Amino acid sequence: MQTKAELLRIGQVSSQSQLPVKTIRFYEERGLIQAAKRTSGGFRLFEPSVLTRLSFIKRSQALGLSLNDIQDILNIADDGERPCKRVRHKFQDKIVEIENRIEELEKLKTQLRTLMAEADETETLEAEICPLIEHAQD
Amino acid sequence: MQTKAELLRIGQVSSQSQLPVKTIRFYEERGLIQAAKRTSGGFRLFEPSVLTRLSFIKRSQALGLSLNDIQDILNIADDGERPCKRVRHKFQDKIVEIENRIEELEKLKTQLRTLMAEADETETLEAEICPLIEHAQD
DNA sequence: CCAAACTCTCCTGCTTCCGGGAGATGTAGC
DNA sequence: GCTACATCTCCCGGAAGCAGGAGAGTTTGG
Repeated sequence: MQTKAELLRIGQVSSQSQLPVKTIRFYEERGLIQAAKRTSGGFRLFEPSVLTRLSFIKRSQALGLSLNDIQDILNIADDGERPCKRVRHKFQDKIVEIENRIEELEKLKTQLRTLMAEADETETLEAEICPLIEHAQD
Repeated sequence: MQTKAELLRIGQVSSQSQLPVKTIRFYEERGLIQAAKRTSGGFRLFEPSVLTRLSFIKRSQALGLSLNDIQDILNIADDGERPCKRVRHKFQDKIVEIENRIEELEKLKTQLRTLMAEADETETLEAEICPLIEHAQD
């Protein structure tokens, strides 16, 4: 008698996707996913395909894409187009971003190390809060 | 006639420190700096030493410390102690953090590159949103 | 004494991604 | 019908670091 047994309530989606209920509602509100319909009482009913979508979102996030990035991609996919070209671009951009960030971090690390090494051989002047920091050149 | 000419108003502090007025008020509210007193009209009056403190804060931020980190350090300094030992610890922690972050980012980069390379030789299956992402192993 | 410039407090917003309730219903099993 | 549990819609907060603006008061030079 369960002609529509394939529809899932939010709790089931939550446990099957390993995402908090709050997150699922939040994604719906942001337009990342959509509930197929509601019960007469107002409960959300999702098609099982939402699970694919959610895991797609999860994986994309793990790859460093923001929800905005992901939304762009899903919108394209929803238009029936393969978003791969777009994804490729996003990836390229992300790679550049990542490389820049790594470079910055390397600089920072070097600076911190240098400061610590230098402090060992520097006289501590009275007027300063902490020479370790104040001696940083730039 | 200016027995207390050494005190600075917020605008002067702003222009001399190159920090927005808003930021200075914000720092005061957070307890990072302190106004020496107020005029009868309520204007903040700062001692010039606040400039040293602000540049210390700036430099620390540039080194990747958060305002919380900085506050900890300043609190120690305000107790009359040299915070260098603490700073050293913070630096050590930061270095580890930075290294971890770099490692993560390197992984991510590799993953993105791998995905893009693999996608070139993979058949596109119909059921997926974008094989480029879905084929990521973890 | 007046105008211009300065400063005050308080409130909202931004960005990202939700988490934690409150208070009210809905649903399912017995 | 009752009970336990699931879900609903709001609304607030938080982490970081401020920015913008309203509306009112202060200071300074001439």
